[in-house]
Amino acid sequence: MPSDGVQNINTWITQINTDFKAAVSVDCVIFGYDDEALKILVSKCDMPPFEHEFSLLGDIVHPDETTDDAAKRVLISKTGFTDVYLNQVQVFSEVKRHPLGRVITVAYYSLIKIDQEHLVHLEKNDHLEWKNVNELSSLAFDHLNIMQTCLKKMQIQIREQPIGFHLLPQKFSLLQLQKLYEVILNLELDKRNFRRKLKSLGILKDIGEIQESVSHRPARLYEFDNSAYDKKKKSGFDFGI
Amino acid sequence: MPSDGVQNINTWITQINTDFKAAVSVDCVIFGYDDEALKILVSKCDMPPFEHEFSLLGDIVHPDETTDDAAKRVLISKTGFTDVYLNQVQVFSEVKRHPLGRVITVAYYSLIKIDQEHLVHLEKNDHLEWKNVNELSSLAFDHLNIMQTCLKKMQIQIREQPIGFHLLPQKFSLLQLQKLYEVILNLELDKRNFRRKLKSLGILKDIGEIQESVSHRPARLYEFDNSAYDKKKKSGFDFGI
DNA sequence: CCAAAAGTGTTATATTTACACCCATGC
DNA sequence: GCATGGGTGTAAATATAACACTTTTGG
Repeated sequence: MPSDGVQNINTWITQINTDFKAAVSVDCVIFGYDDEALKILVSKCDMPPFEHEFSLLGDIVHPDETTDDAAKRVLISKTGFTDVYLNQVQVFSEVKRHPLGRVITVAYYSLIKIDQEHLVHLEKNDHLEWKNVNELSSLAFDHLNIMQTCLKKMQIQIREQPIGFHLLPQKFSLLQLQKLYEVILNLELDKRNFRRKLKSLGILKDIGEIQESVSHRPARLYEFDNSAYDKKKKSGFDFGI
Repeated sequence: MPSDGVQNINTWITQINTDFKAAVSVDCVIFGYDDEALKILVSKCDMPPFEHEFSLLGDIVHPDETTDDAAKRVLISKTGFTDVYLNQVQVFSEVKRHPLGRVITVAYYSLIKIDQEHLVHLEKNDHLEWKNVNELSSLAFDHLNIMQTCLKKMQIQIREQPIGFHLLPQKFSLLQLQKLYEVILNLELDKRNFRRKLKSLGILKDIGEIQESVSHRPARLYEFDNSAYDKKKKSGFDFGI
């Protein structure tokens, strides 16, 4: 049925070019961790009616980039960091979610190492602020909902995949890693079982260094062993925290 | 900085209304199962340059609906079925993925029971066809890529959540269920261990019926016990196939 | 010598795996 | 009576969970 086909194409062309277009944005839930709490990076919102709220970091997707590109761009431009773990979570498309018109947004979460370099960069930008995840009760738009959805997804994924390392310094102790899981998953782990488990996974590299100038027995330092993980991933891998 | 804020808002208004709009579509990977193979429902494509290919079922997202709404609409209008399991997978947004312009698509997968009612409905529509997943080597647009991504996600989720039931008739035997997993995951399962596992999960209801007119000992029939599952879900649930 | 965190093994329990034969039905 | 799938239990191996004390460092 060629006429049917042409009909269909014309409808598509019309819809694609005018009627049914929407703005598409990305919003990033940027997680950081500081040995005490899980935090997210938020920005003072300057858009009515949310002038007194904070919002997630996001932007419109440009005509020449994918949504992944856009999310990376937001991260790099706002945090100055290029080595970030990014994960697409889901689309939020409630018709009236944005006061200025139809904006369909793609939510991402990102894990970054909060270190000195970051802090210098971030402190220059007084619109940005780290907030404890637990103390966040309100955000602009539907961003609280987005944040909660991303948090849940991250909590699930951190049990299945070795992504927690992205929140820690390059070198870390086993107790640091354990504390990270306890804070993020809100549970208590047995020290000996945790260590046995991690060592048996074979994705940690003992770098032969120890902590310096701590007022207790210094801990061994480890790094995440990416190549060992890549090998294991091929034959199936279960983190199982 | 109010001027900064106003600047920002004007930029947004411009971008949302003109410059940076895109068409947003949904594409559904509709899985069905017929005791032999995992299949997906595809449609003859009538859009150049893909006139001789099949494509996934999809449509533009309308101004008054969410992407979930749009996916449901596509499913109901194309398959006639309202009781379908739908799962958002991810966004595909390569700039040149669609020949008619920028179309950002949200991929869903769906699990449906292929039964008599469906078949009658579907046979009326000669644009639609069930294809074995294994025998699909080409689809229009980037739909093969979308299909493969959705298939992988479904294979992961069917191990973690009791969603396989959506592909089977309401009443099914344990061996039917086992075969389903074997076909979808491409592995062999031990009959006794599989049965022990499923029974221990406590999400099957023995409905006290047996198969009729089969030329061997008739099997007991079970249903998925939704209320039992809901209870278990609250206290954490691992399907663990 | 004290405070603080590092590091280390064993036992009990639960889970997973491997494996083979008899049963009920239709033809 | 035979072909077809239905249905069942046990033992070994593995994984998980619970639990307490000694060690090393800085001050």
